[in-house]
Amino acid sequence: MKTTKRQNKKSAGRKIFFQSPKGMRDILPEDQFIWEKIRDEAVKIAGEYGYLRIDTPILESADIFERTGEGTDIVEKQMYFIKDKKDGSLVLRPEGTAPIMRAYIQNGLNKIAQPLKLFYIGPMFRHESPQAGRYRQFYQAGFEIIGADGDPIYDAQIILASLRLLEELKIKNLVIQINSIGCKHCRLAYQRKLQQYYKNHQNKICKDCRERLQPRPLRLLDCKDEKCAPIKAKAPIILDQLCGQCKKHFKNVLEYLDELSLSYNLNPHLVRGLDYYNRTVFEIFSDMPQFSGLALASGGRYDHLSEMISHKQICAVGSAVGMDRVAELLKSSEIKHLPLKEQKVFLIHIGDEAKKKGLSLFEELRKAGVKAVESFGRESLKSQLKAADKSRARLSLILGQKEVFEEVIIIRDMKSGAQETAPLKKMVEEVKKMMKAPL
RNA sequence: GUGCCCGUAGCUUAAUGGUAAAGCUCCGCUCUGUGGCAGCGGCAACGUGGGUUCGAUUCCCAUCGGGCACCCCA
Repeated sequence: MKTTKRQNKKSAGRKIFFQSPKGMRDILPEDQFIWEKIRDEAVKIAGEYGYLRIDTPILESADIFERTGEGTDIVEKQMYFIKDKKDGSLVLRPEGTAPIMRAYIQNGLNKIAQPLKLFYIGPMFRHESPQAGRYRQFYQAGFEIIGADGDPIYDAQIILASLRLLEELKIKNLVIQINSIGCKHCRLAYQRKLQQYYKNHQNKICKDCRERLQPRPLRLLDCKDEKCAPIKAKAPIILDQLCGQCKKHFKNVLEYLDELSLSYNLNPHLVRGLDYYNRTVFEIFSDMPQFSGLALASGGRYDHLSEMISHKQICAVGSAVGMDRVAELLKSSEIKHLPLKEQKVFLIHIGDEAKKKGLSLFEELRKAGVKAVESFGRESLKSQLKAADKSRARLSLILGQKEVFEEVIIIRDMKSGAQETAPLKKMVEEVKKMMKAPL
């Protein structure tokens, strides 16, 4: 009885059989303008600052990430492995930097003018628990500067590019958080010092911190447990432990930021998820409430990543902007600013002859570079005008039996309702003229 | 991966142990050559599976999906 009912229901209704995979979503037509805007702006900024576009495959050898991200959650827990015929271990790329370094080395990009500034944009994949602003497939736009002997001026340029991109997208109240995590040597010395300090306070910190103390002491600086806060506040900070060269490097980075009049917060607790970073690390936040504590962009220097891929040491610095988060922030404000009318025409027909003629008029408009939309499937003038209104077209071109016969067309301004009749031969000319008038 | 909360038309939200109501959207009509307004009508939902029950959208379990916190991070 029960099953019969269920079966009926199922066959009667238009039931959905599938949904998008967890943490992956559709970007619908209505949101595309926001994504286009972000992409366009990223391309523009990249062009202005001299970054060259590079696209790398979405799949890479697992090895690349396993070597460069050893010990991090991103590669140890969150990679999507792909079954291919040989069962080689390919993965969906979880981040963009290592593949770019791979491409740089593989294609001998060190043989063209250095340093090389590269720009990329595309999806990344991480198998983690989704949350607002955190997806399993997410999009990054990134900038990298490779091959410049670690000059700190490039750290500043990288931060500049990411910041300007966010600014150009009108994201308010941007804050740069910056820190230096030193080089292998001073970081190690600092870690020891930190471990020593925490050991003396072991009974006052949370369980997680006690467990992390040995394997990843820098993580303790990230801890959000209230219990740890007072201990954390008095913990030694890495800036005091930097070696002479790292200190100088960081000082220079800050001086360059000052020169650019970029304000920043020194955040001694800032550490990064990927272990290939050294010296400068930074994150950019907006104080907009949607994603408190989620960075819109982040990056840093990675002078030793190349050694994990080849034998060469190549200095580099880079950053990535989280496009999904930016899109989310933009969405509410952008929608308000949508224009009431767009620069396009709506083609309206009355009767079969006009409908037929409309098809070629549409072509004529397209060839002339006039954006045209239509609703050929509707027949009544009324419903077509209604559709024109909804499409937010600025002009409607009305073609009836009479007009076809007389070889003219009615051009209607959808805002004022004013109409004029123009010879078909002059249609494009007239339309262009009317579009030029201020809205 | 762990814990907590949530899942009703395309969207936002109601009600109910006896299969569901409304607003917006969409489609149509009023209005067969003139849109935006109004009136009328229509399409359309209990995430999925199982259990308890005469009967489950409602209670229970599982699962999938979403949100939050942790973890981690763009």
